[in-house]
Amino acid sequence: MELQPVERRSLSDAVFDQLSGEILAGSLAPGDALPSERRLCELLQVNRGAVREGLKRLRQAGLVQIQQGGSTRVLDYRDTGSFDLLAQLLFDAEGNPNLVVARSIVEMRGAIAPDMARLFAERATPDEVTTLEELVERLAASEELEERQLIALDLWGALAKGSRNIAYQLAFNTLRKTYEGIRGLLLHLLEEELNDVAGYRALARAAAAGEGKRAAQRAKALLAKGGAPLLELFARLEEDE
Amino acid sequence: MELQPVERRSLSDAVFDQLSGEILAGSLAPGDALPSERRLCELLQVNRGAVREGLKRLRQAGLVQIQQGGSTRVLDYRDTGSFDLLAQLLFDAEGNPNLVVARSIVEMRGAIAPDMARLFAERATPDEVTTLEELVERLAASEELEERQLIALDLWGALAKGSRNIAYQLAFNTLRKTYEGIRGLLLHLLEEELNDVAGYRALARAAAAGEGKRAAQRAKALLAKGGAPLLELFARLEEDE
DNA sequence: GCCGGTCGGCTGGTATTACCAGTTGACCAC
DNA sequence: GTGGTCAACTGGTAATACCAGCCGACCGGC
Repeated sequence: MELQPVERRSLSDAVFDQLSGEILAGSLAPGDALPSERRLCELLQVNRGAVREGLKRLRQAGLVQIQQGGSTRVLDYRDTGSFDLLAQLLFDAEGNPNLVVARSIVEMRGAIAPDMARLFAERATPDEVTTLEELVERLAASEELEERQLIALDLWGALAKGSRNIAYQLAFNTLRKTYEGIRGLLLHLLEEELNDVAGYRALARAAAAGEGKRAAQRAKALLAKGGAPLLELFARLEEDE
Repeated sequence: MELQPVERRSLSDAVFDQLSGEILAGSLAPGDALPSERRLCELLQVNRGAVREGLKRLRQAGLVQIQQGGSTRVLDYRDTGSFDLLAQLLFDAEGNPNLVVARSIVEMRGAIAPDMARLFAERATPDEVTTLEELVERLAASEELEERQLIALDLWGALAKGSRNIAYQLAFNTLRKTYEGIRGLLLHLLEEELNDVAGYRALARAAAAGEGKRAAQRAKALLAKGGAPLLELFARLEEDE
């Protein structure tokens, strides 16, 4: 028996989800005016406080512009949207993953991760290096593919932390959250990458030796193992359209 | 005479700013419990609605964990913080720019921008290429350094858009917002980069020709002009500490 | 001692109502 | 065409009440 915590969502969460969904799907186009707060209360059947909490979050996400006295207008998320929208953009209304978004994420990790490894090699403390090596050993010892996937995720998180680059760390937080959403789908596509224990070991060795350039190369080679088949798949799927 | 729109901040904005400031500055450590909403009303002298709107935003930013019945606890923003916190992290309570954060941003743009240029070269529409070329010409024609800085920012934005990579676009939105905060400080440090019209032209040429690899190289070379003195400065300032 | 209850006092979540403050457009006098 | 006035919107703030969930104190029974 495997029980899970019951899900609980507040009303303002539901308001936010619904409105952001409409905006990201394009049903509410940039420039459009949202219904007034009082009107939204009626439409969504909730009190005004819940609506306002949701709207404030929409604004923070860069999806709307609120103006006292005037109306609340939809912005173009491509121009003003926050990075955290990635997770929501990844799936459309029907729950199907959006390939362009998935490809974007893969490309971004390909650009960032090598530099992260480089900085880790140059800046990480001995403790952090030890943590990295332990994670690699846990990866090597693991028998299950899914477990290796989770360990690999922790491993990249450790690299981000040791890179002393707060932008990478924060970006990693968001990418991780987004990744959780499609983890299962990517599991077998990334199999080759997750099985490349030698590659991870080489990365850790270079990092431990403080050889930034080599660590970056190792990271790049490792990501290519998983990235290449992914990008190939994306290209093939796009041709079909 | 140069008039500016009067600033107006809602109460919930003030609540958010104050609390996020305390958390990011470390006055409220991870694991600490925030005062209850009703207590915050007293402390901040505002109504509960304003407090709740602010708290919901804190949660969205990954700074706190809210639990009905229990108390609201502070999270470690390094583990759960959203990318958009960069702008707030850039300045400490006294308004001094944080060098580690600034360096992080410079490093990140160094990792991403070349790949952005590569993808732009491979994917941008003729219209987007034309826009890029126009921006380069405007850059070349501009006499003022500050104006060139703004044009360059638009130029990188155009690259992000044409890269067809939504992750880069969203990250760029946040980086741009953050950059606005220290634009003035960086103006003269980036002088060499902003004066390198030939470099921008070469980048645009490679992009127009669809030569991704070369576009990436050009972007890298261009960024090195501005990035090198910056990273050097950071290193020197860090030694002083 | 330990388990299981009950209960009171706290927490956040929701609802309702009222009023303040700013925007907009129609209208009108100049 | 300019400026003023006004009514009808909009979002912003406030106060109050109650619901729902967590937690510790307490107490009874095993």
